Amino acid sequence: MKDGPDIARIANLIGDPARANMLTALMSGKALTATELANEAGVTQQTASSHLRKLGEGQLICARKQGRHRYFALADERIARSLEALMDLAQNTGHIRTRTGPKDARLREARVCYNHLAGQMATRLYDHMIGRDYLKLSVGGLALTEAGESFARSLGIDVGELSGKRGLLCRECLDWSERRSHLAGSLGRAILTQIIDRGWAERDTNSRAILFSARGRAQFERWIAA
Amino acid sequence: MKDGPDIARIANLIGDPARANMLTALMSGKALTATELANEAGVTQQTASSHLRKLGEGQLICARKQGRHRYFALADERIARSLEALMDLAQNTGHIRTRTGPKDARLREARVCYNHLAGQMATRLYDHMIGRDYLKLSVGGLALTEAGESFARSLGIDVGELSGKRGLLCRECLDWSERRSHLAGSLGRAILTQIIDRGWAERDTNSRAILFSARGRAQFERWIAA
DNA sequence: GCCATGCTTCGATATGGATCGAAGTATGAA
DNA sequence: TTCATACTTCGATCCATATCGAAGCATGGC
Repeated sequence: MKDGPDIARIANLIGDPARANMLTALMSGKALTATELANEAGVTQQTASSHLRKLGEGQLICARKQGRHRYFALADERIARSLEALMDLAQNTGHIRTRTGPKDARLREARVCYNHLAGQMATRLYDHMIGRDYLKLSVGGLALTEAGESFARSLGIDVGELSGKRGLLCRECLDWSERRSHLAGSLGRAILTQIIDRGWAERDTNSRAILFSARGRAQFERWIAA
Repeated sequence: MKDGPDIARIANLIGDPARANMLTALMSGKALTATELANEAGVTQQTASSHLRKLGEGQLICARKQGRHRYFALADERIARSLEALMDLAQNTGHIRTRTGPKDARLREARVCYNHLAGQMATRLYDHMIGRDYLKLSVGGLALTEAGESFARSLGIDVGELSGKRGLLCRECLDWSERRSHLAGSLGRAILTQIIDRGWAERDTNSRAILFSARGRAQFERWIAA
């Protein structure tokens, strides 16, 4: 009586704590080596290797060999979005988080979601872009308006160039901490790149947090307000 | 190094085949008894009972006792949307479906997603509503415009009444078969109700398929074209 | 009261799979 | 060549849990 795709297979893949930790670590967007992932998951290399094989067979991650390392990354942006959606579910059906450390607060404000910005600042940016009609919902997805294009240009992003590349330009992604949408797609990625390149913020080395400097935050606000 | 919510716990819940089948069955939106769910999952009542307890503890389903039956339903519309998202993932990372029987085709065309319409006809309706500016993406969600309100009224839906109720009026939901959005929320529910009540279509007794009559399909088209 | 039905709890089983130690295969460095 | 590092494969262990039989509670019909 199974209607539709085999949901159990994929959920089971994500359902193991070690694998879930690996996937969560890969949400940072960085490609990680097998050993790094083993550490993230808190298991030995042997078991990590086994898990990675399964994740690969399940098409959730893809591997690239480089020298004597094997780098792993999420297979697809879609995977990242599904994981964020799952986090939303877990967040709100799970036990109340006992301690929300300072690290959590930072994650809530700004973090990496695969390759784009997530968290409070990301949803504010998204709302702003919707409010000013920079983004419009069109048939089958999100579209960037002319005004939005020049908004992006004001950050030094050439939208024309982006559109040429593979993958959608704009896409929604559910934000687990805000339970709202934020911007994904190649534009989302380009924005995060700019934010880092311009030195407004930097990525925390051992979490998904994006750390804005006071100055960077001000510049972000000015960009938005313009 | 676990950033964010405990994703493994929830994925593990969904990851068991028996439980996944139960959840899939509940996607029909109907509340089902423990015995019915046991049959859907292909397990005995005892094991079903155990699974149902776990799903309940995990806040994925909720139970209502009625006489000597216990009816189970998905706890939340959010659960349904997450399940559809998972189906999308499973659909496209999974092995290619070997046989896509006639039943699959029917599901692809029109089916129930918890309480609203999904499938080809649903995404067409959604695209249409976006294209005519009946729906607009606003801050933090989907909004119905004035024109959209009268569009709904033309099907006999009183939007004012709906808005009073709990839960969002309009919401997007990812369609696994179409990989596009369709309309969820109380308006989505009301539309499906009208489609059934007007006799345009009826629900298949033992699947999630929505079976349109030739006449019903024509009326649906006429409504959209109007 | 009695029995049937729907469902849960308990106990026993067994099986899948996560885990790691040890050994094996690549790749790079010296 | 020799050694070290990165990773995989193999084999054994061990634990969680899915499963069902049997018994235990409710509820409703008679």
